[in-house]
Amino acid sequence: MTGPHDDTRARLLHAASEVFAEVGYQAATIRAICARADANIALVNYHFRDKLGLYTALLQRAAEENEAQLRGVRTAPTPEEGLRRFVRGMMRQLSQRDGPAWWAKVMGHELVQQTPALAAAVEHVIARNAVVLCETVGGILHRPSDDRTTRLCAVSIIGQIVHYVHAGPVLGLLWPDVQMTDRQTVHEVADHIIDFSLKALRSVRRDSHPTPARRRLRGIRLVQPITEHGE
Amino acid sequence: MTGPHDDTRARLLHAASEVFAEVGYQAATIRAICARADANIALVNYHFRDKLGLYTALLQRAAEENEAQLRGVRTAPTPEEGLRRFVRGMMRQLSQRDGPAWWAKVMGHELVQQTPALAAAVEHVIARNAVVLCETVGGILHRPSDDRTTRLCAVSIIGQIVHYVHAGPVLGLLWPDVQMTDRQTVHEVADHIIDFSLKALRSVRRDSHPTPARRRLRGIRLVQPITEHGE
DNA sequence: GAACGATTTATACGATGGTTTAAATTCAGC
DNA sequence: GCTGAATTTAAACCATCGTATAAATCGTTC
Repeated sequence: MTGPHDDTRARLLHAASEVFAEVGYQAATIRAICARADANIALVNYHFRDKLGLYTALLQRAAEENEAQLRGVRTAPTPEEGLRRFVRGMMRQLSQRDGPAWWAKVMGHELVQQTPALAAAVEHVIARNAVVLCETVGGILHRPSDDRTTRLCAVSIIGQIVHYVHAGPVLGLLWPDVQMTDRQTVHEVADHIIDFSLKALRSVRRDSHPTPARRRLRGIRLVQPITEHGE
Repeated sequence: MTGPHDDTRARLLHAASEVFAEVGYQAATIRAICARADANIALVNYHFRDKLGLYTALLQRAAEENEAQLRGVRTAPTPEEGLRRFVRGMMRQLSQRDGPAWWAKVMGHELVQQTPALAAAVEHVIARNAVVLCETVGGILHRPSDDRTTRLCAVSIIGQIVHYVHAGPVLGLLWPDVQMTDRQTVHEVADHIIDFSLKALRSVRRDSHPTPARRRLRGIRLVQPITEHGE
């Protein structure tokens, strides 16, 4: 580390993050990465054992940043604010092409076609996000975080985020006014996902906790987490 | 067509549908397809010009079935029923491993990493689904189908569907009680997506069409869109 | 400036995958 | 049973990709 020619290593990581994000692990070629990094093909072997080493190096770095992101979500004053942070953080990570947090795009590729050896590492990051999101969603729903409905809702939210980013290019072709490369649009989409999901979650909460009190006194703030398995 | 050895062609199509659905276009190898079809490697070249020809043959067949599916959606008595049919139809197609309507899985792969030559054909099918879904969602929201909010909501719905299927294997690992291979679970998930989405859509409609009549009748249902950026 | 380790380069090896070719086989019609 | 077209097979070609190797270059230290 911190050697004189360390920028080669950095250049490789940077180029790799772009290429992996663009085409996924399998389709990414070492030659393409090295070409973009203006580096010799053998340098991947020298700095990182092999293609998998390069990938895991990126994954580890990304996992740390993601963990920082999740800390912000957990320390949010309310679950709803936590959800906002989660969505915005995720979208921000996803929308910057060469940004450090390229992991989510690649994660998408992994979801589609897992590369065996990576499964463990990738799933760890996914699991972390799932746990935190379930806690947040559970907080909004007044349900335990391992509740089935909670989990289904959490996947619905992640699904929106992932798909908006994955389908980004295609969406841009369908509706030229929805270009996911546009920073403004990304914010708009993030706000939409938050709005859409919160509306659904609040409605789910109302349905599963039909406290008569609320029906009668609509001013009351109904936060008691009593009925565990409502419907 | 209808030749004596036509079943070879059929076997190849069947095997290809499975392999493509499992690993996507790029990662699918002709050798793997032929092995599964118990056919010689050169038969792909004989019956379908090349790998792309095999793929497009499948895609065309799938597009027709998808069109039939969409007809059912458009002829639904109400937009909400149309949405139900759309989600259930999509999920049904997606959850059957070797079924004829393998297209959606592959479409997911295409969304993630487009294979250049296919873009046109694939996008046509995607566009068709998008149009019909936007009509349906627009009907629910009382908004035009080319409205920005309508489109965003439509993508939110498709995103849930696609992601539930894509992430299926990973979900099974995270939460063993959510196995997407289980027919029962698929139905449950479909119902959840319908429920989640309808709840959100109804709430969106309320926010954008605050008819005073409803407010008065139901008793000042705290739904006014004031708390947009609440806490 | 000689020496030595770190880094980079050019090149090649082995494996895999898409595609092609020519021979072999099958099958209908006579 | 023979013929000719359709179909299937075995084998090979060519490109690409991951990886490895040995030489060349660079930078630091003495």
